[in-house]
Amino acid sequence: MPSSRPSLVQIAERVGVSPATVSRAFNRPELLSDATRERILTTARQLGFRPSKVGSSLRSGSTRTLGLLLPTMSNPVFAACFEGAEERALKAGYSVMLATTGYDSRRERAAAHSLLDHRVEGMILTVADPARSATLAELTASGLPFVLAYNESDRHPFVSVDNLAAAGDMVEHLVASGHRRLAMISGPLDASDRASKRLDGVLDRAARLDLPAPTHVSMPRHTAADRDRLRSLLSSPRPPTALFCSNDLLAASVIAELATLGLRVPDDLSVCGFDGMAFGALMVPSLASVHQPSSEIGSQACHELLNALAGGSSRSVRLPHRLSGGGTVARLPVD
Amino acid sequence: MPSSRPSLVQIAERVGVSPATVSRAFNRPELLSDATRERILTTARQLGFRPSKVGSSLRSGSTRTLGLLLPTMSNPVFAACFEGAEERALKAGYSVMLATTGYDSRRERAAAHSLLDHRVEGMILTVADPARSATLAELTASGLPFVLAYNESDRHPFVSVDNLAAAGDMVEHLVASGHRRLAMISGPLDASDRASKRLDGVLDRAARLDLPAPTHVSMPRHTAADRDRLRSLLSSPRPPTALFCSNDLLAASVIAELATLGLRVPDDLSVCGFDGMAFGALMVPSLASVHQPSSEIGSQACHELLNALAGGSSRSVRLPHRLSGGGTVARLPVD
DNA sequence: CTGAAAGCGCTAACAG
DNA sequence: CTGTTAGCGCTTTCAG
Repeated sequence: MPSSRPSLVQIAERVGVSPATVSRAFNRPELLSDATRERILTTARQLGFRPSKVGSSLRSGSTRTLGLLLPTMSNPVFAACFEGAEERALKAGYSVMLATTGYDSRRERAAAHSLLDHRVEGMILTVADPARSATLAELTASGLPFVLAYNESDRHPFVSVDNLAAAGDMVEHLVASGHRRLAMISGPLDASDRASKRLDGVLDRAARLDLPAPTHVSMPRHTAADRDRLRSLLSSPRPPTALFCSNDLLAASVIAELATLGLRVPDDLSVCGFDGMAFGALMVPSLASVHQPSSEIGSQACHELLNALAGGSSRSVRLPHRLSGGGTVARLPVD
Repeated sequence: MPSSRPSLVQIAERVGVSPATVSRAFNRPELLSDATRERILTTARQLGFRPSKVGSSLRSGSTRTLGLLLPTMSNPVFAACFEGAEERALKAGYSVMLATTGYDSRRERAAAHSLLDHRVEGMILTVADPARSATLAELTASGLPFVLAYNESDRHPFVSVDNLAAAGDMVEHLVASGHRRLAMISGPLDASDRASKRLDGVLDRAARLDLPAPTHVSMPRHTAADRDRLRSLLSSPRPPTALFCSNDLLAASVIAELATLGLRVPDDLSVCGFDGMAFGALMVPSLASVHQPSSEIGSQACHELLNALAGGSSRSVRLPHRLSGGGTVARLPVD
């Protein structure tokens, strides 16, 4: 148990070579003779030495670390995004530093500062609304390369699905299943440009299909249904037959609340979500949802960021969505 | 958009003070006169300067960063653990660096090395089995303080629940609900000492309660049920009436597979899990489970680690578990 | 193939 | 209250 971690210089002395040579043994091993290299590596192993990234980062001016700034790991969508990004980053020899915001703009700013202080070389992040994000403004001012994940923007590079079209496609599916009276349920719209886009998609497509205008109900929280608002929605004169929730966790919560109201899904009411989280497929019945490839959103965002770091540029990408699951949407008789 | 981030020295020159003074403006602001401090902070803000942690870490010999090494963020249990640890760390002025292992020991070792290279000052980690973990051996040899999360060990500090007792309590609950023929379903046992402990807990308590010895079925994967093994279990002469799954994701998967076999939970068969993931409460019916306080496991592990870093020591802690949910377990008539 | 020298950005002593 | 000095661990020229 070496009480104080040895430094490269100590290895050099021990082996009887210069510090530069020890450095090369780790970074450009092909430059050394087999003998020296082995001698160094052996001693290093014996003493438990591994070169410090703190030293090398400072000297080389490059930390080879990327920052990931996401709302929460409690939403499997962002967890998958993290894993996708992490994998892609590791493949390129980068480390990843994750920070969560809890959907809170103060924490978001503080976390971004922390990542900046650690001198991450680029950032992947999801913000409430790119058009109004102080963090994004600062980031832009700082000149640090970044790529948005899930957000769509015409001013910044992003990787997402086409939320407008995707929501529209789900409407199409609901209509094909015989539904005409729809409601959109979301969290606070100002906390998520995705939810807004999805709502727009629902309204647009409903209009185009000559449906009665879908009601929109906004829940106080992002991923939890409010029982009273739900009940009042359903006690309206001509209540909806299908509830389109702006994300899967919210959909699950809606279904659970409906159960406490004595309403069964899909027998009494159809429900669908948006995200396509893996877990939805395990629900019984399986959750109808618009699947977005979260892991790929993470890896692709990372890929675009790496492009920028390599001197190229980051394109914005809309990855394909698809409908998934479906047990929670009833096929209604045409009447 | 400052093309190259300014350094502390440049701020010093700009303001007309020494580098040390600029450093103090950020780290010991109370040592400076209001005037100088304000002058420095203003200029720094104008130029978008924030002190580099790379520089300060190197000079001070302290990164104030903790490493988190967890199997996967796709399991909400570990996601919650991360969030608990992150929150606690931030409160103490530490950053967190997360790496996932995917339950793979090669990745585990590589990730641990990466964290070590970044000179994290301590680590919180979950391994397959503390008694056989190469990573843990290396970590011990390195002298880096660490705390296990979820694992139990008599050689290393850990934070977990009492898996043995917790599994036993669930058996008790099943018996109270009228079940006597139980089966335990887990992933590969060698990939999780928790699953083993929980199995032991089930067997022990079943024996003490004079139940027929529960069958144990091991699934090829940790969080996914294998349909054939499930079917063969249920086609045995006197099939179990309740399936105790070693984690919640597996339980959800089992329920979904049972549905495809035409079996309804809890009407035809009872199922329960272990973890108490938030999502289980949203399932309909709600998933019966042994709740372990994952977020607290994370924060408490972090707390213990911080104690060690402060020169103290880390105690091992078993946090209280409790039964949660319950719709998936039927109350059987006594016959 | 290897070494010498310089310095990345910052802070801890020590002066004053 | 502020400045001077030195150096953390490493890599990168430039020489040889």
